[in-house]
Amino acid sequence: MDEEESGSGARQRPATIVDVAETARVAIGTVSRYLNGQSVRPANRDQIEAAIQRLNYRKNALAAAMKSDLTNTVGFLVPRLSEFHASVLERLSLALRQQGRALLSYCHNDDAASVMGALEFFSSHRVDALVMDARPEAEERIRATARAGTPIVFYDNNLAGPPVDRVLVDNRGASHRMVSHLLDVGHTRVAVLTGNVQHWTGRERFEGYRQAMLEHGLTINPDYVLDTHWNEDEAYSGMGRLLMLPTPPTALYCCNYNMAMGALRMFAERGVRVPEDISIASFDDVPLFALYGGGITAAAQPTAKIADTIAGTLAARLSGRSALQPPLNIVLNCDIILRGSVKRPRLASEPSPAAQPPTSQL
Amino acid sequence: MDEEESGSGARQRPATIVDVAETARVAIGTVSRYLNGQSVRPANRDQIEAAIQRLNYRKNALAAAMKSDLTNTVGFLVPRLSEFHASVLERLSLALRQQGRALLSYCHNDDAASVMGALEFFSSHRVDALVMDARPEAEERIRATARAGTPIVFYDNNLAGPPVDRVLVDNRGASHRMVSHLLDVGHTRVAVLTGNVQHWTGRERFEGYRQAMLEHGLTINPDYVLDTHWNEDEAYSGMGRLLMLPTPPTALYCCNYNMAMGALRMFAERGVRVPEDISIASFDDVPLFALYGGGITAAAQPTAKIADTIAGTLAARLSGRSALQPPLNIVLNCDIILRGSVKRPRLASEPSPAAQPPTSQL
DNA sequence: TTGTACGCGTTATCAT
DNA sequence: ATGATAACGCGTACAA
Repeated sequence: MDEEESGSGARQRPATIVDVAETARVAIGTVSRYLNGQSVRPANRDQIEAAIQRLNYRKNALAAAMKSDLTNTVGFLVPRLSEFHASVLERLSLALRQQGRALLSYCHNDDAASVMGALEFFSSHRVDALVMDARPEAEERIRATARAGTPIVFYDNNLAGPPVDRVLVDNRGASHRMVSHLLDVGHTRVAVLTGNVQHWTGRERFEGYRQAMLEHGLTINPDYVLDTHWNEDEAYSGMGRLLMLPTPPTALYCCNYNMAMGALRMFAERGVRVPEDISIASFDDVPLFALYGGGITAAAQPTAKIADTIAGTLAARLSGRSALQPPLNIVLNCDIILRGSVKRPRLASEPSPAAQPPTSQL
Repeated sequence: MDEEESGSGARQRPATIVDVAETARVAIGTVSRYLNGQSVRPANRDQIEAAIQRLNYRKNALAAAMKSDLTNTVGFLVPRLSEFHASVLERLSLALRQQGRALLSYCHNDDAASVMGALEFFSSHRVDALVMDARPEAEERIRATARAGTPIVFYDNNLAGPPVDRVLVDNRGASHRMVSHLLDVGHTRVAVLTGNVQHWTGRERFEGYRQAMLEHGLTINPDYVLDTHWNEDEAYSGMGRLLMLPTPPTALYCCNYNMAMGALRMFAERGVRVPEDISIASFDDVPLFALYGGGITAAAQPTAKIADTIAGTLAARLSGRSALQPPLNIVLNCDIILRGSVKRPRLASEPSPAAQPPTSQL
């Protein structure tokens, strides 16, 4: 008789807790208590369960959030869903789900207006906490948000000052180890494709390069330092210029995956062989690097660990356990994965190895 | 004097529309009208703007949603954030944002319980619409949701029956074209790594293979058909078995990117050269394929177009314009991108080209 | 343990 | 155009 009708396209009102209470012939309060896991008389419990089933009832998370001042929702803001960020997002989303929380994600595309828009959006939706790459243009807003008591976690990129938690990787150290490896093998002409120096991450990775060079008694050749802004196309053309240099580099260090892609594209175009003609190493590890040629030496960010650490931090802050603790500054290590793309440079006196076919094309 | 105090860690209550009304010395209704873009006396407008600024007020999206029965939120459910899904998500999120809507995303990892959990979550959060890969185990729930008037869009995977919109790609056609290409070049021993036949997508891609084979007068050799479940590791070991066959295939068609990766890994391990020893083509296009060796021939799904089409469909449904229209069934084409991984098979009489070094290692 | 009634921050409906 | 007020669905004191 009272079957839900028609599906005529009109939006139907979902059942409410009142409907459940009426159907089960109990009071609203009783249903609420049942829903929140408190004790209820067994007979009533059965009635309520039956009613929920019958009415296809789902608690209205919005109304609940409004009452409890808790949305169980976390904002996630990144420039884009690169493999790195997507991987962190997927894992973080899983970890938070186990805490009963969900993620609201947003990409800002390195656009300042989008960053501010995202922050507006998040506060409008009353997220309980915020996970984001640090953005200088939003510093004031971030401070205000933190002051208002919303836990914030910076990840990937950093920004000194705001009293927020940080889950970062040792960009400088990993860079340093990577470039040191190139130098230890015998390279002296090591070029670097850097990210935007506006980014802490970009500065740190470059600094690792710089320190390694200096420690090996080398000077920084400005011709070998290209700020190609994390960008594949800029890296591609930048690499083209590097190859035209009278004394081209014998090794290349790319501060991220995209720029490595650009460089590899240029290598392919010019017939430059890795590692015979040039050695290459890159930040970030992606499937491509395991398979390309003899593999590309890379610094792998521990995405799972990053996500889990962020989730743990949020759990602590939101549970109130660590509400008043000073900001955390967690720095995770990257693994340097040695593959076949780095080789001792050949001396000017040595013949080109072009005549010897590689044992495998891969 | 009434400065917001301390930031002691305690959660602060955000300002409400009531606070704004009081500060601006106008009625709540006036503020609401202003916020929703209706006309307000200029003097009042200025007062309200000042108050909003002063109190750092943001509209509570939850309360608004509760009243208007519109959350301006769309659920997005996929198995995982692979490059394909991440790319669609990023673009879709952008397009929806321009409609004033946001995306709530969820990964189900091919786990039936997670799928149901996601659907619960979405209805609890009262999403206005749903975008998902079709999942058979959720059919009843999907029908119920659709019946209740929530627009649903299936994408990537399909499932016949439920009256929902569909934005899919021509999996069968793309497969057919791809395999036909392999056959046209002269291959007859073409192996296929298929996805799970539980998935429509898997069945369609296999069907394209089957049709192409039959049309070329070939029979399907069961030894050459491996269901490696979209999975890299299974593809890796499956490829190992294929290579051990007395008469191994001369060409391989992979129904997705992950399986191609697995196969390439096995090739690298066994020193199998592409395309000298075996030709390979794959569904999905990823950066790797452009760079690997002479490039890998691939079927590229139009992710941007998929996302934009979904966004358009949602806009129409949610605006009520097409509320009563019959379900849409949009099928987009894939581009077949020819690269260097496919080559005429050498005849038994021809010598192995092992002695001729490739012109470039790439 | 259960029932009642109020309030969360909006929007929308009324008079004015 | 504005002001007052009734909902929306839920949680929760408080009384029973």
